[in-house]
Amino acid sequence: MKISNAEHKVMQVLWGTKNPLSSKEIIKSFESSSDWKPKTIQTLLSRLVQKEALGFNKEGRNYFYFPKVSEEQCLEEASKSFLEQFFGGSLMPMLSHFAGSKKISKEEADLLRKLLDEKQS
Amino acid sequence: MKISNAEHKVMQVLWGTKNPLSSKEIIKSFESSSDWKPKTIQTLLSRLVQKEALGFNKEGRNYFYFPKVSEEQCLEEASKSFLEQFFGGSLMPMLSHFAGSKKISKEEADLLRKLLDEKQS
DNA sequence: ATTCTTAGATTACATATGTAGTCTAATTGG
DNA sequence: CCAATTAGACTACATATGTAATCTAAGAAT
Repeated sequence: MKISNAEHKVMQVLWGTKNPLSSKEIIKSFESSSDWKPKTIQTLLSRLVQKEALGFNKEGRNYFYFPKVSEEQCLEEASKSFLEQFFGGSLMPMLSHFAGSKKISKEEADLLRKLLDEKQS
Repeated sequence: MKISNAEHKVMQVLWGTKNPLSSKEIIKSFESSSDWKPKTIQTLLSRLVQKEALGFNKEGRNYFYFPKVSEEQCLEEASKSFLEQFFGGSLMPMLSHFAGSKKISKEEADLLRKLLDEKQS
């Protein structure tokens, strides 16, 4: 199922550190970076479990969560729908659009070409 | 404001043909490509007007719609939030990710490099 | 002029999402 | 052992979104 924006931020914690993590640890990791109340984060955790994006192990009355989908899988899906919406579903037009964009500096263009060269050989 | 998925499809009609277009014409343009009922499309049109993504001219009791935001602006916003969600907000990591992806064939990599070469000079 | 048709306005309703509060049972501190 | 805390379950509620039906007034057909 589709993961929402807020849910995605929770997933990133699980993808980004060691896991499994207790909800307490997850909540703590948001203390500085957001003003979500603990209950909000718990709701997001439950929804992610429902969506089977997270699993958990019980220990007493505490749950330790771990990802059941990888960041890569998630990116896969999100980019698919982004590409479909804006670029007819194909990658190349999107890459052309952004590679040609003014936002890419010469240095970055260099880097990208290098990357493509490696692919070539 | 944010344009939803369904709404975006309507915008594409307005961006893609001449405009302004009457709702009848817009509805007709979806006949083959979707199974939306006419009322559904009219709802989407109204919402897009509320969101100021579309404007219209009245002629009698008929409205003729035209875009008030460009596809480019829209893409701009959508890619911004996509990038923020998955690539820390910057373009290069995203381009590197996809340029390095297996989904890019050698020919496509060539094309891209050419594009970047042009930029270089 | 009267009726039929229909465009747009208004209303509807289910699911998703952001954001949390309340309830209940287990755990922990004393 | 009893009281205070609290984790997770359940409930809440506003806004967004997909998907349309109904209502109302204006234009079309006769």
